[in-house]
Order: sequence, then structure tokens, then C-alpha cells
Amino acid sequence: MIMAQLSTRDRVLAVAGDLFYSQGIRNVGIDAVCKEAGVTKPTLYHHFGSKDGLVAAYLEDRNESIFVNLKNAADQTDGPVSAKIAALFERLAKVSPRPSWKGCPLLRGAAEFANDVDHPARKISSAHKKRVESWLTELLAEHGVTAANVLARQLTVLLDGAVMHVFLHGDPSYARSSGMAARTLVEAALKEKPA
Amino acid sequence: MIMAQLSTRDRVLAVAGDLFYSQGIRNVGIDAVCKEAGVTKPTLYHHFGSKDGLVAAYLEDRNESIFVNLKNAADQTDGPVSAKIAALFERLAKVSPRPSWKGCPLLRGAAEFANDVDHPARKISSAHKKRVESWLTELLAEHGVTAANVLARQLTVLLDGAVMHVFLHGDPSYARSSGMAARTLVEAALKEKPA
DNA sequence: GTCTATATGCCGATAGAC
DNA sequence: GTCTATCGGCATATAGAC
Repeated sequence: MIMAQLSTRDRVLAVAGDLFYSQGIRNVGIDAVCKEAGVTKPTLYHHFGSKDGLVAAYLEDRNESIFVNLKNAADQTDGPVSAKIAALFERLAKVSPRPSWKGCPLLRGAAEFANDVDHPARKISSAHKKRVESWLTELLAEHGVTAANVLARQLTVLLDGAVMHVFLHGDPSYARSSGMAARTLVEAALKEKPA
Repeated sequence: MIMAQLSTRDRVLAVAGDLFYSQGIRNVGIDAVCKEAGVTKPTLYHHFGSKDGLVAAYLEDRNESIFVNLKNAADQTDGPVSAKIAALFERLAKVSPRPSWKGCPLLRGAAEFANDVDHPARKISSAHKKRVESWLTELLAEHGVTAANVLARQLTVLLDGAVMHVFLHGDPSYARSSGMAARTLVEAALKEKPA
């Protein structure tokens, strides 16, 4: 990561993001973030207010980048909707073998704060998944799927299940198996009432 | 929980399980477990060796009870395989609204220790999901599904995706939507080569 | 906006007695 | 098998100077 040109705030956020994602949010202390970013604690607290504030900024950042990546994967795939959907799973299969890949930061964040429904991590994670679901609903509807909202839910659930299992077993083949299931679901929905 | 008749070890384990599940493993200290169980730290360490040892015992315990519950849900449902599979999702919809329900302890445990592939929590969680997958493979094969192993993977992934999303949004309807998808997948597999 | 220095409390784990 | 007492370390957060 080239950070020389970043503002202090952005540099701290970038470092925190790396550490939170690779080590787990609750497993990373403010001290470690400060040390790695080359700032002192009062500076960090000046910009983010609290650790929860820093966590929220981190997850909002991932929310945005992941959403953009998903959209790009679909947009850059030609062919029927089923191919666009399959591309999301193919992207998972392609990205997950990287040593730094450790699952979905939003899902993991929500799991780490299971004790507190009102924690920012929970709210941001839920909103992110709803956002993906809404986007998929639009995409499917545009391509003539009736009851697009139901199928969008099913595919979002399937995709996150795939993420969890690829992570759990360290095996990207779960992404491809799940991608085949996604294809089946899309095609079954199209048969109900063809476009 | 009635614990008067339990051995010290089992009482500590029961208390630790409640706390780990409701508060998150990393968020619960040894002190809290000891206080709640009415023992001192050396006693806990005598029985479990370390916090990781206690965590492993907790997750092994949940592995067993969850697996039994899933099997029971399928066994107690009559009709075609698709109905037995749908029953797993129906069980999720039924159980998840309880205030104490906070998702899958194995998935959450794995997420909490994302930084360490060799942590007992990771191994136990992975083994548990493989166990469910193997059981489903058998169940599907017995009912005439060809390529039962592929379908078992897809259904396991879908089920855990449903668990995560029901948890994330606090909305059991994700279980029913996913159950419908599971039905579709099973029926599509049976059409490939009917029993 | 960034620093030095520190408050305050909880963490996992253990020595040694009985 | 269970206790009292305690170790050393790290957690989040802040007071006050510049």
C-alpha cells in the first residue's frame, strides 16, 4: 500500500482496515493501529472519536468497495442474466485463493459483535447485504425475471453461504458448486414465465 | 438451566457455553465464566488447560447438538426428500425468533478466529460443516438423487447462508425464501434422472 | 492536529497451600 | 480438585502542552 500521499485520517483508516481484516476487529488494539500508521493515540481519537467509530469507517469503506466489485463483475459479463449471476460466484472462486483473503469483512464484523444488535458493525453489515439484494432485484427484473425480489434474496443468501464455506474450508470449489446452483435457480425462475 | 447435579467440569462448560454464545468468545473472559460457574480460575484451568481448550469443548458440544437437531428435523418429516430438506429451513425459521438465538456458534466461532487457521475453533467448525455435508449426501443418495454430493454441498451452503442472513437482519423470512430455493434445487436434481 | 504521559481496568495464566 | 493471592501485559480512553 502506498500511503505517502494520504492524509493522516486516510492513512490511519487504511492501516486499520488491513489489520482489522487480517487479524479480526476485536483482536486488534488501538495501539497496534497507531504504531503501524505512525501516529499517536490522541491523533487517532481526534479523527475517529472511538474504536467503534474507526470500526464503522472501516466497514463503510468495505461496503462500498465490495458493492462496486460485485457490480463490475456483473456488468463486465455478457450474455443472459444467469451468466451475470454466475460471474459473481466465479469472482469469488478467483479471488479467494489469495492468502490475504479471509472472507467477507461485513459478515465477519457482524459475527464479532453478535452480542450487540445496535453496534455499528451490525447495522452497516445488514445495510450492505440489503443493498446487494436490492441491486440484484433490479438486475433480475430488468432481465425479465418475475418475482425478482424473491430470487434476489435466494441468490444473496447463496452467495454469502458460499463465501462462508470457501472461507471455512479454504476451498474455492465451493464457489463453483454454488454458482451452478445459482444458475439452476435463475433458469428455473425464467421458465416460470419466460421473458 | 438446572446445574445442581452436574459435575464441576460440566457446570463450567454449560456456563461457558451460554456466555460464549450470547456474548461472543473473545468478549468473554475467564473471570466471568468462573464467577458465573462459582469456581475459581485454577479449577477451570485444571479441567480445560487453557481458554482455547474450553472454547474447543464448547464448540464440540454445539457440533454434536446441532447435528442431532438437524437429523431429527429430517427424520421426523415424512414425504419426499425435498420435504425433508425443506424441514431444515423450517426449523431455522421456527427457532431463530427466540431472543437467545444468535446464529450458528460454529460459523461465528470460525469468524472470530479468522486470523488463525490452526485455531481449534476453525478446525471444529470446518469439520462440523463437512459432517453435515456428508450426512446430506447420504440422505440424498438414499432417495435416488444422482450426484448427491454436489447437491449436498449446495444445500449446506444455502442453509448456512440462510442462517447468516436471518441473523444479520433478524428476519426469519430469509429461512423460508431459502427453503423454497432448496426445494427447487432438489426437484431439479431429481428431474435429471428420476428415482 | 499532533504530541507526552498516564488513568483505570480486564486479560489469560500460574505458584503454592490444603 | 479446589482454594487464596498475584504476576505481567494489554485494552480503551483522556488530560494537558504545543
